[in-house]
Amino acid sequence: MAKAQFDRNKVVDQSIALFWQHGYSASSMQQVVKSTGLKPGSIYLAFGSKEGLFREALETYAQNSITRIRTILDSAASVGEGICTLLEKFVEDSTRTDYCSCFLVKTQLELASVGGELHEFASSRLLAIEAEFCRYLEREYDATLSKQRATSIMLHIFGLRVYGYHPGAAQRMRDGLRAGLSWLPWGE
Amino acid sequence: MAKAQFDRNKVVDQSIALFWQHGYSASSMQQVVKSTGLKPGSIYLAFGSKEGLFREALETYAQNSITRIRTILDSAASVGEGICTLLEKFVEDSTRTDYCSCFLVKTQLELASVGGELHEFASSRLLAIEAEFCRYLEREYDATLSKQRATSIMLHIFGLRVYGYHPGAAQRMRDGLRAGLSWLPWGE
DNA sequence: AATTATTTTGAATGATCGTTCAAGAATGTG
DNA sequence: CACATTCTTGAACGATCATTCAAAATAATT
Repeated sequence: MAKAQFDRNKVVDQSIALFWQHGYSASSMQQVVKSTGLKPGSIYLAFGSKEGLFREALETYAQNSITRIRTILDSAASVGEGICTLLEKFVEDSTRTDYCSCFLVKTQLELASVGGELHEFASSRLLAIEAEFCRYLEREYDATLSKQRATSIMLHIFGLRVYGYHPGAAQRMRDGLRAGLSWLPWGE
Repeated sequence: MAKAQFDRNKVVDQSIALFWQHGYSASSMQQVVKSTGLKPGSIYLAFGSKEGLFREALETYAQNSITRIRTILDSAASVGEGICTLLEKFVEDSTRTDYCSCFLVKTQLELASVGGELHEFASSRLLAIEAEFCRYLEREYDATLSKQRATSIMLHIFGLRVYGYHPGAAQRMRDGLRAGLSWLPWGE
């Protein structure tokens, strides 16, 4: 009974890069074949279909995202400072030359019209992220205010994910964040 | 010299609907043929290519968007009230069953990786919308504050365009807007 | 009515799409 | 080492993709 000879994690990571950059429709299985070096048969045996591979890529990305958020918020001196750090990281993301927004956000927009699992999954993970913020905020604020501010943060994050494509957007985004999230401890 | 027998505006409007909903890659020229009733040859004579038709659809959509914004802001009692009305309309957009975000935002995200005219056009129109807000705000605030608040508004609009896909998002978005744009005159 | 300029038609093109499958290679088990 | 099981290979499939074009139809001009 032969075991798979390729590294599944590597294949998923390469698929994340491909799908994240080009989206679902504009990524072809032949590009996957080329970028992973696997033959079609191996991919289909391991992941079932293009949708199956995309789902696994998206799930992995979502898990990484939540981990990233928790790591930053857990190591911050306060929830507010952690959120500032996180938002600044999102701003920095957009200054990379290969910036391509957020895989979950892009999937949410691209696949809304067809509905289905992938769109619902993206939606559910984004809501989970908001719930995560809310959970952290409740350490310092009451339930109502935490919920409201968590939503406000999500609106800003989504905003950054779109606004980040403008050239020279970083400084404007920082100003916009300070204007809209003035309750955060933005250091001087 | 025969004149075109179809209504160009109608064809463009139908193309806006198609491309807006499914995006560039997931829309096929065969769908355009079916939804417009035109034959391939006529479409290619009139618009040159899929990209040409998409560009004209996107340009028309962008023009309509700016007109919509100006109409609402011009007929408001104050700039602030006009912006509130506009944001509420964006919230209401998201409650439609066939909601599909903003055509410019979707194009910006989908076509960023390929670059090119279409992505740059989407980008330029979104920046033009921000400049428009800035122009209106300068009636009531100084240049610096106007710029900052225009960016903050854009971040919130982009946020709405993504957040709107969540079921039951309308009320949460309203709360989030009041939290992030507290300087606006949100009636009681 | 004849001529000219333009548009419409719709089948056809080659390319690429996601996917399959029979055959061969590789590995674990007895 | 033989057997059973699983994985890999890569050519091939039918479907669909954006696009083309020669021929027919239409409308403006003479």
